[in-house]
Amino acid sequence: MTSPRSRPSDPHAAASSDVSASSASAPLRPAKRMQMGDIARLAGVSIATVSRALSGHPAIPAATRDRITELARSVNYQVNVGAASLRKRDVKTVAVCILVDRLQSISDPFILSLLGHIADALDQRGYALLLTRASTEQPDTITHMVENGQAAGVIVIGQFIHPDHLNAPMLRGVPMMVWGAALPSMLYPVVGTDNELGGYLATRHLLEQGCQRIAFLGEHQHPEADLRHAGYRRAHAERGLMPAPQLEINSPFEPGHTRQRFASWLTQAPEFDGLFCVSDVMAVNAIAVMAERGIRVPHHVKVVGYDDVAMASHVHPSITTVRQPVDLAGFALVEGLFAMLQGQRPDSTVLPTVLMVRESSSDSVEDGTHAP
Amino acid sequence: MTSPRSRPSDPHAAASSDVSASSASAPLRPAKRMQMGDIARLAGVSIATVSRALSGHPAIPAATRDRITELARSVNYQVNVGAASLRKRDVKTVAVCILVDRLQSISDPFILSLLGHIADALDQRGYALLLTRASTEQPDTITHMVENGQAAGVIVIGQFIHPDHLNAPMLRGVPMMVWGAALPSMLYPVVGTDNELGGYLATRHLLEQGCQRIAFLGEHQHPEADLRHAGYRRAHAERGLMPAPQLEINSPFEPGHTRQRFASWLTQAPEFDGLFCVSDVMAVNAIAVMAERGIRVPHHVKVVGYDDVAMASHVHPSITTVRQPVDLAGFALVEGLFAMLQGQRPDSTVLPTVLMVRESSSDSVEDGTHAP
DNA sequence: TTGAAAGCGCTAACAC
DNA sequence: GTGTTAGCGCTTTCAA
Repeated sequence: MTSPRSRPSDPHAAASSDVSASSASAPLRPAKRMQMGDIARLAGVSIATVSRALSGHPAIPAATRDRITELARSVNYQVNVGAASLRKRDVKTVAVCILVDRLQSISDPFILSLLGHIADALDQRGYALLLTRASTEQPDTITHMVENGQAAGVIVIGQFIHPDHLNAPMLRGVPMMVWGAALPSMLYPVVGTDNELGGYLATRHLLEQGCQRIAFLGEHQHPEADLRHAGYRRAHAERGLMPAPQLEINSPFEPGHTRQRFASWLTQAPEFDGLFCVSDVMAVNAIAVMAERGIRVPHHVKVVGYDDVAMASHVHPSITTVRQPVDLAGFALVEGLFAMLQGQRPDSTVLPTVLMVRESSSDSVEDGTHAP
Repeated sequence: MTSPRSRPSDPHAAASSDVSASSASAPLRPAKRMQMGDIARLAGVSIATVSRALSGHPAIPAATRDRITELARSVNYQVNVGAASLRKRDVKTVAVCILVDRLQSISDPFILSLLGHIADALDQRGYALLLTRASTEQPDTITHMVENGQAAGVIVIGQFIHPDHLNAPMLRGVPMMVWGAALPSMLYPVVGTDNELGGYLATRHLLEQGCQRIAFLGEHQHPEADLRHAGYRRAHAERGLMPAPQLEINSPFEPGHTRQRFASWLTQAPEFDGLFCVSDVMAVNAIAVMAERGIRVPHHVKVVGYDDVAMASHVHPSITTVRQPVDLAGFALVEGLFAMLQGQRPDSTVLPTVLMVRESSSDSVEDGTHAP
């Protein structure tokens, strides 16, 4: 290929994405694809024998099996999975569908983390991962991936404001598992943490730290956030308290919105000395907004986040947060889906929730774990 | 977890506490899958006509086309893409392969962001996205996805320490595009930013801010990081300076390592008043480590990161960084891949690089763009 | 304009 | 053990 292109003298003018302009150098060789018949001919056996040898059929003696396997590898032959799936009527692919409510792009690192662990679990089972998105406007993607044969089942990440939207695929017989909060109206199995407990632990911790007026930053309409809010109320109620409505800041998950809402709330905010955010990303944003106004964390306000994404322990001050065990989650989602694929009806799973106490909520505590 | 039959083998079984959903409620119906023959029978036409109608073949009059389309939708029929691909010998799927050098899990938010934009561009083209990973031990994944017919081409994110590993798939005729640095030895087209320029802009900015001793935090073996380091040297050289070797901290991208290396470097560090990190995640970590030791940013040390991930502008202090236009990148990668699929030989693309000046590098500057 | 028929690349009875 | 054969669900000549 040509050597790396010369640098644009002015980087701004260099929106030079004219990729399609192809240099007519070495023609990309068509790469004639091998197929089973070729291997059969080369090995002097029938196609059926090659198929059996390559799939380790017991009837084929080890000697020929090895010979054929070796031959196949030497010519870079790979069985066409599409054709095999068609014939076997069995797709070794799972769709992972990320729900986006307002067509915003995925951005929360928590999602990537969960996705990574799902990928691990799927890999381990020999399944491929088809990544898709769905919005409230196009909720059918989930169903389609299975009905058009691209995937055997679907793992859904995130929930719509109205979780019932997800009942439809389930009713149509789509094998699916959902990450999120378990609500009574759901027909599908979910894997998640105990959000109410998480909210409770976070809030109780703040109360124990001496906070008197704890604000809540999150979106009520969102099922998980709402449960965390319930935990927030319970922790208060347990002490005979009731948080003032003015302390509740209703904000969607997107960072941009969070900053704006929180900043404008601050201008007319009642006094507060604690803040519980329904995600770490929100917490980071809130802390930054406060810092700009001279409000110091944890000195003036103690903060607790949610998720325990990597960032939470990497920023300064490090963020006290409610941990969601993303590794177990990925595993449980995949296990559950395979159970469904075998016709079972897996239960929903509630994963353990732990409060990670860090700097943002206490002036002198080392990073560590605090069990409920 | 009390399911009778389907207890997912939870590695930390004791940890799983509660179960909240139903067990034998909704009967998971087998969901007899429709196929084209069924639609044909229902519509009183042949399979061929259904196929043509559904794919908008011009020979079919609009009336019958609509009738069949409507019928298909009313019974939730979806064309089996696997079978269609097989027949058409044309897979509408692209594999996105994330390279992991040390089998670590993906974690940098930059990756997720890029992935999201690739997904957008692919969606728009009507292609599905197969997510895969490859490590130095298993670099063949890239080739396999195409050779076994699962994907038409591959987009590779990240580069190995030895980018030449990626030449093999290219030589085998695998259509592929790579995100990363363009090096002379590469046979494949890449999309990336001008890393040398980025490093230069970052360092020059620090010098302009009055920094005298600027440390470099990054991994030399990594192609992109190394180019940024070259820019770092050039900015110095331009002023007749040469950074002391002790100011170079060689650290892999993983946050854990970064903290450790940087912290131990700090204990015996020479004086420094500037720090250029090859990623924003590293910058955030470094700032936190310094904060723990009472080193304030930007007061004592001015910091510049790289990537401009969302977090960079959300933390406090917000991070001055070199922006990588992830939206253009996703687009260019996909465009380039499609060019290859059409037998063209796209050039490598260098995307514009801009320095985003924020709080971490100047005591009193508002968030904004600073042209080079 | 529509239908019949021949495969796409592979697997699995069912023979031998 | 191995080969023959009949499809998997669809698209597309080719004929009508």
